[in-house]
Amino acid sequence: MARTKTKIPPACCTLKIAGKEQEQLVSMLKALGNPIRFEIIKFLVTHPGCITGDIVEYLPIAQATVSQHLKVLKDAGWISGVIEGTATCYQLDEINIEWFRSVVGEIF
Amino acid sequence: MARTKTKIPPACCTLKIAGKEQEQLVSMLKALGNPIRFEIIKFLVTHPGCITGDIVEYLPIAQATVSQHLKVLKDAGWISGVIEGTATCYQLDEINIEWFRSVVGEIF
DNA sequence: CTTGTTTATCGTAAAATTACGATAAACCAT
DNA sequence: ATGGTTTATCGTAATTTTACGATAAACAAG
Repeated sequence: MARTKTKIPPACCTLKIAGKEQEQLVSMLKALGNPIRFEIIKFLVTHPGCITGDIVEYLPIAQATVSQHLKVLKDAGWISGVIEGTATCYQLDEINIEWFRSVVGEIF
Repeated sequence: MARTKTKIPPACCTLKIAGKEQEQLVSMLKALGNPIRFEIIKFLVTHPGCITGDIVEYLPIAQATVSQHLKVLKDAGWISGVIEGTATCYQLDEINIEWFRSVVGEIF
């Protein structure tokens, strides 16, 4: 019974996204919306191709936790890892990042 | 003793943000990195100034939960609410959204 | 003043996230 | 082969998030 609809002004901006693309965007937002993971991305900007151990050295958290965060960032599409011998070299996934930036730029 | 530093290629992009601004950005990313809250923002784009009840009607979750999500979005700076009698009218916080968009645009 | 409407908050349960140590797998060097 | 590195994964504890019903506050209408 409650039907107190308010008058609807014109939209101030657009947000044309849905389905799989929206899921991907939300996943990237969620992954980056964590202080530690944001720091990892910051570190990777200035240290592209560095290995897990470098990030572990840099951060005040355990190696297992760093590895877990790297997995979240990888699954969300922020980074990619290349196995080099016993180490893994990480770098930003520039394709996905470009997509993220363009979507955010278009959307709001 | 472990010091396996890899050679550092030039940075592919910039990420000049720190301190309070970084906290604000991470907070906004985290808030939007949730499917329900993303839907709320989408709804507010096409229904600016609508009241809580409209959002509750639209979403498949309880009123208390919607109110909680609205609080998260408000605290993060995505929206603002104006009390109008017994109802609360919500709209996008265009200033903060513009800031978010420009920061994301500059950063990556 | 009483009744109905709207929304935020409280208390709480369930689920997800975050953190760690321990371990195993994969590789390199000797 | 053996021993030393590096990293992902497992198991698990602690914390945070998400969800709900119930309740209270604030207001409008009669």
